[in-house]
Formats: sequence, C-alpha cells, structure tokens
Amino acid sequence: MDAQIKALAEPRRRQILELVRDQELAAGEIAAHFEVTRPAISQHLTVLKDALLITERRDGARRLYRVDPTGLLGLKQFVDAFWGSGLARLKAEVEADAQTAEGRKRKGP
Amino acid sequence: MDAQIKALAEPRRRQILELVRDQELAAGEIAAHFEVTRPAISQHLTVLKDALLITERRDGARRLYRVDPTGLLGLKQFVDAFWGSGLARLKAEVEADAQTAEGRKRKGP
DNA sequence: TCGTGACGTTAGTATCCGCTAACGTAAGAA
DNA sequence: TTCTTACGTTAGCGGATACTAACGTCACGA
Repeated sequence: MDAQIKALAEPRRRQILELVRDQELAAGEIAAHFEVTRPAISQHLTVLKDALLITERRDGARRLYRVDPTGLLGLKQFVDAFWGSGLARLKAEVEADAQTAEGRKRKGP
Repeated sequence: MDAQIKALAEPRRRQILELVRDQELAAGEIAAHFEVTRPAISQHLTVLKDALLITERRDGARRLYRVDPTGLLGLKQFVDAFWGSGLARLKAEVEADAQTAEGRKRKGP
C-alpha cells in the first residue's frame, strides 16, 4: 500500500487518474492535458503502473492507459478502518457527553 | 485533501496514526515507540495536526494527541469514488465478456 | 529500406523533505 | 528563583523526486 499512497501524493498523478477513470487514453492524449513535457507524464504513468493503479495496453505504436480499481483496495481498507473506528469513538463521546450533561445540568454548549 | 494524502504518504506518520487511533498519547510516549529522535516525531505531529488528521490537547506541560477522523473525509470520498466507478466498470466488462464468450464459444480462459 | 509518429529511457538539475543537533519555551517542584 | 521535565523550533545536511533536454526503441507506411 505504500507505493499506492506515495503515487497518489502527487497532485498531477491524481489528475491523470481522473482522466483515465472513465475512459481509456493514450499517453500522448494524457500529456496534451497538461503543460509539462511528455516525458514527465510518461514517468508519472510508470509510477502509477508500478503502484498497480492503472493498466497498460498496447495498440500498435500507441499505449492505452486506464484505471485499475483493485490497486485501491489496500488504501480503501486503511481509510475505512480509521473512519469506522473514529466514528465509533466520536459516537461514544457524544453519548457520554449527553449523559453527563443530563446528570449535571450544567456547563452548556 | 492534498495535505492529508501527503501526510499519509510517510510510513512513520501512518504508524503514529495507528498509535493514537484508539488511545490518547503524549508526544514523549509516541516518540518512545520509535528509534528516531523526539524532534523528528514532533515535526511529524505538526504535519499531522496541520492536515487535520490529529487533534492536540494541552495537559500542563504535556500535549496529548489523538486521531481526528473527520480529516479523513476528503480522502475517503476520493477513494470511494474511484472504487465505486472502477467496480462498476469491471462488472460491466465481466458481463460483456460473459456474453461474447457465450455467443462465440471460443477463446477460453 | 527509409522516414515518421508515438513512446519510453537516461543524464542532469532544482527542489522538497525527513532527519539530527542545538537552542528556545512553558509549566510545575524544590 | 532555580532546577527539571516535556515540548516545540531552527539550521543544516543528505537522500528522494519532479522536471527538462537529449537520445533510443518500436510499429507502420511509402
């Protein structure tokens, strides 16, 4: 999961992911959306591919890229774990606060 | 969400988050779990705090830290969006493959 | 075979970032 | 006040990385 999070830490790579989220695009088409050089985009695509976040498919001299959702599984589990436990703790706190507030009838919001 | 993902991109910061996920710990207690110096941990805590991933509470000369789950909301939405759309696309592909396979009865697994 | 289009790859550079060492700050205890 | 504890902050260094420029590779058409 380390490679995936580090890949997503770069804003441009997240933009690339959004581009190939619903459509399959060639490397040149992706690069055309940005103002950096094409090799820079190529390196970003390599990072995303190594992190299993996109898949590459050859079509003649072109290479088509698309999102690979399975690569996000580890990150999703990580986030969901914190999200679930965090919400549970928040809920417990709110209930505890409500109880103490009812018992004391003091220290308003 | 950029600050949150960049904060999570560092493995040590994820370990810190796991530490203060279910318990409230002081900066020194957190630093005791690692082999790096205390100032390094202090800087990590600052990054996590700026990214709204943890909360700081003063208790005398000590400072207690704990996970703030609400800071993960943006990242969770981002991941869920890709996860949902990606799974939908995968499902559509599988169904399309099943149809073509049934029609052609060729090109096995 | 020669040329062209579409990519990837490799130096080389500037910047960012995590770490340590040294210093500064705030809150009790003596 | 003075000492100690528990922190945060700054300066500086070394490694990682995003970028550009130049070069190499593969597929296809003339």
